[in-house]
Amino acid sequence: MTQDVRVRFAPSPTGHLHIGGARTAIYNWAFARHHGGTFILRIDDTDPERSTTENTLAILRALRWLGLDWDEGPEAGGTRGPYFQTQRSASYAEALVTLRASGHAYPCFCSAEELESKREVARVKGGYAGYDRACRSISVADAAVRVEAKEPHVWRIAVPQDRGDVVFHDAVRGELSFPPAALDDFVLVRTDGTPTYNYATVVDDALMEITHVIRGDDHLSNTPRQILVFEALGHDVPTFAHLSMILGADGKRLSKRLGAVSVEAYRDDGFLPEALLNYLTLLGFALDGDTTVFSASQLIEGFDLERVSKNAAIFDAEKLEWLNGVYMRELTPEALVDRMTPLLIEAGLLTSDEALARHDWLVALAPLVAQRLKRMDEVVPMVSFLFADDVEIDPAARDKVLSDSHVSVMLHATRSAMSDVEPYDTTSLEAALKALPEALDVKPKALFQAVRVAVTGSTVSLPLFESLELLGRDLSVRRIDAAIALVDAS
RNA sequence: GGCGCGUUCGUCUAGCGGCUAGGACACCGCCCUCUCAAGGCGGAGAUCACGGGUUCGAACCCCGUACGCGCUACCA
Repeated sequence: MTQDVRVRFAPSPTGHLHIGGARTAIYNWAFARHHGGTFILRIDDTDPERSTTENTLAILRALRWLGLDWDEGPEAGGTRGPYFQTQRSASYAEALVTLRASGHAYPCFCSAEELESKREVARVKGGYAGYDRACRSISVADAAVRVEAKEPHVWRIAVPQDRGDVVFHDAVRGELSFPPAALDDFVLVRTDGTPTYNYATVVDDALMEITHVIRGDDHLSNTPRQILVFEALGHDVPTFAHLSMILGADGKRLSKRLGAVSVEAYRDDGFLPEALLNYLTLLGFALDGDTTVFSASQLIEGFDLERVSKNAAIFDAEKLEWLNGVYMRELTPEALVDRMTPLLIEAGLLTSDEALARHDWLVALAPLVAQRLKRMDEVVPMVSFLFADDVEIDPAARDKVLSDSHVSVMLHATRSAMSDVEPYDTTSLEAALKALPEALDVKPKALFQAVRVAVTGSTVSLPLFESLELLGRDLSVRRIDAAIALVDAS
């Protein structure tokens, strides 16, 4: 099996890549890579109303961003294409000819209204068991004549009457069994000639020689139907693995109301792909009892469908943020600079020329930022005080810290220390300023907070001495002066 | 209604007949400390949904019940 594993991820381009879909893709990918197999991307675009090229492109982009690469599919080619269902009608038609010839499919002339009312009646009596197979008793010859005469019809599968329970081993859930009573002669091809999902999927999976179907468990109940189609086609039945749902914080289906649901939204919110991949994987899989943070290669190494959990998982945005912070801190300063520079430029704090010129300065800033970052979008507010000539002092901070009667004295002392210190760097600054509280007989915290508010505008900021160095002597002194003026005026 | 799946700390999970039920996030406390973080240490938090069995012994095996979810379409 290790040799020729072929799996596929088959999204519908009716929207962007969902968190749930992304996890399904990750598991398929990890499984293929673990076994040295082939990961196929197929676009199930049979719904013409809702499928768009934009969505398809967005899905490809999101998959790539996550670091998932496919061996066959759009933009990758492959020998089992095409990889868009809308381009595979010939295959579905051909398979139908085979099924017709072997007696595994028959035309049904019942109208939708007819079926609907039959269903109602049966349901009221309790125990609706599906289509009553009325058209199955029409002779092959009669049926052929009516089809030839263009009488509207669908094609249904002829489920073998003597078929026992449909039993299969799900790689995640184990032995599963479905009584044949629940399986009616469902529709394969619609009146307009298009294939239904359960039919198209199986024809494709068969032709693409998929060995393992790893998908959401909303398809679990479809599986026995699909197995019937595989059997009718005379094809080997692949192994199935059904993944449980990812739910929102309210325990219900993921919805936009409770936060982002698309992969690209998380990218835009400042999450790193490695972190999202790691987190999503964790929602239903564990390498072992205590590994939380792991790389894609560790995932590939240790991935095993038998370790995928059966129960639904609630998406926890806080844990994702924590994990993202972990990955942020693993970034080299240069890598973080590469990621934050565009944001600084976009915020108007820097031009791209300045970013280039001040590269070393940015590299020095990066580690300070990384340590307190959970999302990239927190960068700008954290560092903006470094980029203007003057800083706006938060009123609350002013009331709390700059109202002390000794503040003026403290700031004056700080100002002169700052003017004299050589060189103007973190180490010297720290030595010089740390001597002040004792000399002035004030609490260190009182003085440093006063300086912090004066220089950064806030009671919460990056480390003080580092900030002063990054800011430079001129701007630092200028802000101390402004604060002194403010304090003396009140 | 029928059929199927699921149920271990608030959340994600480990566990695959014998464990003081382990880890992670979040939470609380202490340490570090110029604030915030990060980091270190510690704490609280799960009668393993409930009820019956099987067994010397059950979170793990079996049967029910409850709750949740899925399918039951000429949606995917």
